[in-house]
Amino acid sequence: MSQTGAYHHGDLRAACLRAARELLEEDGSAGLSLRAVARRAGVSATAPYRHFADREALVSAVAAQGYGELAESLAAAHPTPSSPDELAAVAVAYVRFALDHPALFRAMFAEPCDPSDAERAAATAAITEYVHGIVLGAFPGAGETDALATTVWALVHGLAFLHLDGKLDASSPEVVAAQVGASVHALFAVSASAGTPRA
Amino acid sequence: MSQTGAYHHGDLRAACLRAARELLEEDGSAGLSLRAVARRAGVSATAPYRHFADREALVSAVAAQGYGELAESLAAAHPTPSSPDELAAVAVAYVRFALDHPALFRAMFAEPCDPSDAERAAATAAITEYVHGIVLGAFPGAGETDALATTVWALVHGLAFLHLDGKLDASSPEVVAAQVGASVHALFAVSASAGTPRA
DNA sequence: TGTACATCAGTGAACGCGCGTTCACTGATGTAC
DNA sequence: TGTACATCAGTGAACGCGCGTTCACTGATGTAC
Repeated sequence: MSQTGAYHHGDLRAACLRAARELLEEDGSAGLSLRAVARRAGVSATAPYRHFADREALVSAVAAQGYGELAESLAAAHPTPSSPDELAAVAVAYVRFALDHPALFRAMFAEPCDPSDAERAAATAAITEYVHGIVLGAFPGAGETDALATTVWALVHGLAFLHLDGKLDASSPEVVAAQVGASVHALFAVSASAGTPRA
Repeated sequence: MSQTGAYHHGDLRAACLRAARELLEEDGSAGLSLRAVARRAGVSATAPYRHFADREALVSAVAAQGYGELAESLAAAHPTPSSPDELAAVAVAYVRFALDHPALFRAMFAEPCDPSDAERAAATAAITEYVHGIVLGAFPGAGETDALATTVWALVHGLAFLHLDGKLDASSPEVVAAQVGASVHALFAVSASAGTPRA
């Protein structure tokens, strides 16, 4: 396989995803068109159709990739948090991911999300289970852990979006981390003082 | 002023906003174009330019209107909540608003949000102050009430978006209300059991 | 009360744009013999 | 090892579309005298 100037690209699918990510970072979701992706990948406007059924399939693939990377980021912060502090570190990573990849994060959580797209549905389910698993692992003694996990997720997700939309001070990573940490600790103050989180 | 078939519309600005709202509900943010708005208002494609500088001005006006209505919805749920239960009722109203007006809610919190748009900036500030005021009023004794207010807002905002994006069960208003109530109570369990919310 | 005129809210043709998607095609790849 | 051929990943022209925005305009309104 010749690497340079080949008629056959080699891995156009991956190149399209890469191009899509770049366009997302640069122009926001608005810039994400099949034609722009093709242009950036250095390929004719119709070439991507060999790898994606239509525009939505491309977007879904990007979103699915995003979910994977988000999970990696969370795991990197702490693979198995078992205290409010460790959980807060994971929460900070979640918000940081959103702020580092704003358009991607929006694409992941925005709009239609065709439920018939298997790859995307699987990625969504994976992140849901992952988040629930983290909280479950951190507080195995709690009764209604599922509801608690949802609460934690919602809190962190809300912080991510409010920072993203400029409703909260996101001027420095430290400020953000402090706010996220304080919020998570507020939620778990009950478990620290009363021994059992309620949800 | 003749009502029917007039050359002059009477209140085209209001009619445009109404049309925009309808398009938003029907087609999502994608359908919100100046031309579509004009079409629906029964007016030439360029008439809206008498009332809005450009497309973004229209979107900002719609968003600002949305903020106002959100504030009304919250006040209707409880004007001055002073207990976790009452606060939970307001939280449920917040999430309900998002689910009842999904595209509007997204438009309110999405994307660029030109900070130079005075009307929109004011509306944003108003909702922020309103939310903070509610929490402040509900828990005047707490020390770091500002941080707590942010935590509450983030929690509720996250619940709204997760329901909106199909990550949580939003199949019935009751299920949603139960989840929101449980989450808010989880956050305030500490104040019930220890007397002082921490944030 | 009647008229002249400035103001202003609309019109409609036109511009250039980028988009998604189709189609018939062609050049490269790799496999079977 | 060499050749014929099926496969498949690309091309490029073309379609129809709706968009934002401009421009010179025209018809209605309402005010000053």
